[in-house]
Amino acid sequence: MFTKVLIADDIDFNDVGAAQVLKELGVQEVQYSKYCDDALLKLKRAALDGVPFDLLVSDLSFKSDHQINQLNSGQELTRAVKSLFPELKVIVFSIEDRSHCIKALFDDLKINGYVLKGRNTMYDLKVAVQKAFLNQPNNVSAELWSLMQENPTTEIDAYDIILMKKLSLGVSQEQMEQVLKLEGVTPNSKSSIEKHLNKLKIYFQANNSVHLVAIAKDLGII
Amino acid sequence: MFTKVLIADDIDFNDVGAAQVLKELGVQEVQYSKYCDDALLKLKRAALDGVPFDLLVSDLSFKSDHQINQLNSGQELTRAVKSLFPELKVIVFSIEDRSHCIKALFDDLKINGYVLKGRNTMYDLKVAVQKAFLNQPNNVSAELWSLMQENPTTEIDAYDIILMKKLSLGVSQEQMEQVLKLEGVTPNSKSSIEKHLNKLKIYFQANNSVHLVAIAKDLGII
DNA sequence: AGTTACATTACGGTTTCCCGTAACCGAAGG
DNA sequence: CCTTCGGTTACGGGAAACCGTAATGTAACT
Repeated sequence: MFTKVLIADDIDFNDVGAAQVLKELGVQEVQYSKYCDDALLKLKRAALDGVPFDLLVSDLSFKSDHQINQLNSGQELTRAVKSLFPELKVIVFSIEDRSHCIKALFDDLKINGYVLKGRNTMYDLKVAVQKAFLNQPNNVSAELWSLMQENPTTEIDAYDIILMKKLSLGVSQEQMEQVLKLEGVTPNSKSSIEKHLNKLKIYFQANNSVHLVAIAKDLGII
Repeated sequence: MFTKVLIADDIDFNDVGAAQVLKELGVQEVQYSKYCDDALLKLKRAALDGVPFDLLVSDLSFKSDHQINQLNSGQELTRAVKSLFPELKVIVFSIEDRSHCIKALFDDLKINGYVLKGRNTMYDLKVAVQKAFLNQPNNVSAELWSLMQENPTTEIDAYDIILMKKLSLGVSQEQMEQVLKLEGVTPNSKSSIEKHLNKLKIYFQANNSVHLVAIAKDLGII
């Protein structure tokens, strides 16, 4: 089993539960970080001292407070960690249940497991740690796996998200053309913008732009 | 100190932390519910059996799963609980940090304390339970209290919220007149609707309706 | 009754959005 | 070389939103 594990989560309550699970699994040493930067620092320090961690369990969202942090999300932390210590296993641990977000974690960041915070976290985390240790794939709970198989938002690309994001920030379709040109985003003609938004309205069954943005916000896309 | 406490939270991890805090405070008996309906049932049963709970610690958001529940949020649970057992103390326990949401809990639902899930949950919960037991007011952490003092939404009334809600559901301003008349909401002329929306746009510094709805959604007003 | 103050309606003009149609352009393939 | 196809761009007409101004209604006070 892993011998030295770091838990990164800004909600202190979770430490207690995670610690209990890891202890049951026979992990020798468990440390905690409430901030991403602090987590990275601890990992670096341990590596320098010749006593590296062999597993990171990290949340995704970290609330910002008075402390100023370079890294502000589990994604950023994982990216940094994986580039510095490619051999370090990472399990992500969050309430995020949107399949495309989780898929991106596996595909882009090469994480070694995902645990959905919910009613079976204790059990799921236990299984995930064991699977990660044994290098077993498909390291998500069954219910989540089925969710990831459906691909509801595959047809929505980065461009669409930019459009909706700008709309939600008050950019009119008139201004959109100028804004996109300024930022070098293409396509940027009024016509294309209208076409893409129209596609999105059909896709999400929105009556108009206001409705579309409201839906996108509800889905957490923007 | 309280003798019998129920914790309602769909994330099992939190139970461990909460249990530890309550134990430190000398609470005799702690029970858990992962569903709102189950929580209400436990409270009713205990009251019937003559051994009622004297504190409920509840989360706000409960994820839905295969189980079909009547109550699906901490708000609904609290409302039901307070009407059945007005004397039962309730502490809400959530990551929700929008001031008007928390304010509404105190004002409308008469909760006895609010704990923000974050980096000091263990301490905050401890203090909140003690304060609730001693009937002390202002039962929120200092940082949250300052947030609640700003009153950004006092001039926004129920009518405004209806308007924005309908907008976000895809009702056009054209249709709005008919819809409001159907529902007996007044004023309901195109002109008044425009005027009110205009006031809201100025108030929230929104460029247009899309922007307005996005802002309202961010603030949790709709 | 008359006046004032305020909110709701009514109406018209301008801008923006919406939704067609059509032209353009580059890539893939016969 | 030409055709097809997917996507971008261009333009125009009708609908909706936006933003004035003016009329009407209503409640309070003199």
